[in-house]
Amino acid sequence: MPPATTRSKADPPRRSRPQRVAEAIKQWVVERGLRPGDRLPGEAELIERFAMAKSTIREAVRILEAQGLVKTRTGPGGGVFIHEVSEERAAALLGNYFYFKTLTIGEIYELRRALEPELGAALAGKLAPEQLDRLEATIRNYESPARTAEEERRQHIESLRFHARLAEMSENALMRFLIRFTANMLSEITITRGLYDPPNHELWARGRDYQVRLVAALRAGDADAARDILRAHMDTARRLMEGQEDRVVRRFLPETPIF
Amino acid sequence: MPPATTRSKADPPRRSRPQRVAEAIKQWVVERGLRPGDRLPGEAELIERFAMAKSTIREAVRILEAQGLVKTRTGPGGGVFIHEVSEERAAALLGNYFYFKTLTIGEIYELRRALEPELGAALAGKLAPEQLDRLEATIRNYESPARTAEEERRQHIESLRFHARLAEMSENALMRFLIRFTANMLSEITITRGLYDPPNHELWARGRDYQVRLVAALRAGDADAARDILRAHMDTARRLMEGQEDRVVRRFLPETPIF
DNA sequence: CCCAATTTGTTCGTATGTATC
DNA sequence: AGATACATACGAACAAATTGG
Repeated sequence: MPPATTRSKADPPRRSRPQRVAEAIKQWVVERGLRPGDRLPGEAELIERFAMAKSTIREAVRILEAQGLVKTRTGPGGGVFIHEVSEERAAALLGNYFYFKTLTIGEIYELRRALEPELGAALAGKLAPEQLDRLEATIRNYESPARTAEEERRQHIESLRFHARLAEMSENALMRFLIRFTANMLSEITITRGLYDPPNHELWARGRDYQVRLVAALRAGDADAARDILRAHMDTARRLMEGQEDRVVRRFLPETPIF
Repeated sequence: MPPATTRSKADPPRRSRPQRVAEAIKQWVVERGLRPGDRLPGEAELIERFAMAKSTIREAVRILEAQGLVKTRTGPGGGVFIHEVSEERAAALLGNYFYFKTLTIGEIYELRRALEPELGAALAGKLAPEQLDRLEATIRNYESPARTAEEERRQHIESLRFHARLAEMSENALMRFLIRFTANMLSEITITRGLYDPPNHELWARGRDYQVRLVAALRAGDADAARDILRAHMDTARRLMEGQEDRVVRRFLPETPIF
């Protein structure tokens, strides 16, 4: 770890000390190639190394913790530990970016329409029977038409979960994250607004039909068919949303997402 | 703002106090519909409201600051202010998610190949002449073949900047962010690894040719042509990268990105 | 079950830095 | 320049959580 940075008057600190300490620790992690689970020096040692007060060091650790990069534990054997940023945390942080941005449902669907067909094409013929079975099991959760608004809501979300599960099977971490992010975002909207109301059974049934056919195409290893089905599915769903109010709900994503 | 949360023994605090304070402030922002620039209560008042020590409150503010949600200013009229999360901050935070994930260049290109053609199609015929001119000006930055590795590097990045600028013109905030994120990620890799070396002038020249044709298609309002050109462009670029080592560099994205 | 050691978590008082008027 | 209002930083003491004997 680098020695304590003695501040000179000629070099005014743009950032606060905790921020600079946090940066230094990050750099230190990179240099040493620290991995998740590795322990950072404890508060006491950091205080000594950086020659700063306890509160300052603690704020620095909080910064890293807020970004999901470390976790702290009390007690013997405790300390500050490198932590892999969780998908939930990453999604929540990215969600903050859009909080003031009036992201619309149409924009989310534009992304899904670009991504999911390619996901389907990439997965065709690559999935194990158990994986395909699991997808079909998900579909079965909304086989029969909903009778209440509450059930409609549940089925709506369950249907989004299908896409999240499909994405989970991708080998592309970026693709996986983004499709799950969008599905989760739409679930949030489904809950906080009444996206399931009015019901619109017919269009929703067609959505389920697309998913059934998609699994068949995936099983058959027909990439082109999978792509076409998901394109049509996304187009239909987008149209379904067309009547909905366009502005997305103002809400910070919770740390515990739906999926 | 809610009154100070008196902790009961039946309700054990999973999260630390600063974390809970940060959550409470976020919720408070949502409830009151606070906007960027709005001032939160100062430290003194927060201490009183939450009945917690100064350091605790400060750590809470640091958490929000690390997430990019607030900024603080000292002096009279200073305090804690709501802040719209910047694109740079969001990109850096999302980048952290992939730090331990061994994201490959191929995965990034898979995403670009899905997104950028749709971006092009959506922008065809929608851009003002000045915007199109600006794109052409960017291309002119790497018109002549590079003579040194340094120049090759610069041109490589400039070429990525073209895509970032194109994305900037999208009305879809999500699309805008993601394309710029991937372009920025590739720029990082270009710099930290020697992606421009060996040169491979021929393939790179073809890339520039695609961009020239793209601008023409955008000007003509030919969405299908724009989509096709970008598909071919991405395929070519992906192939160009095929020989490259697959693992992406281990590095935290700096707060100040290339673009 | 309790006790002791270890490590983070929290408090409070004081002092310093910084921007505004 | 000086007064004011605010965040920033320090340090010492104490509290809480966890582990092991």
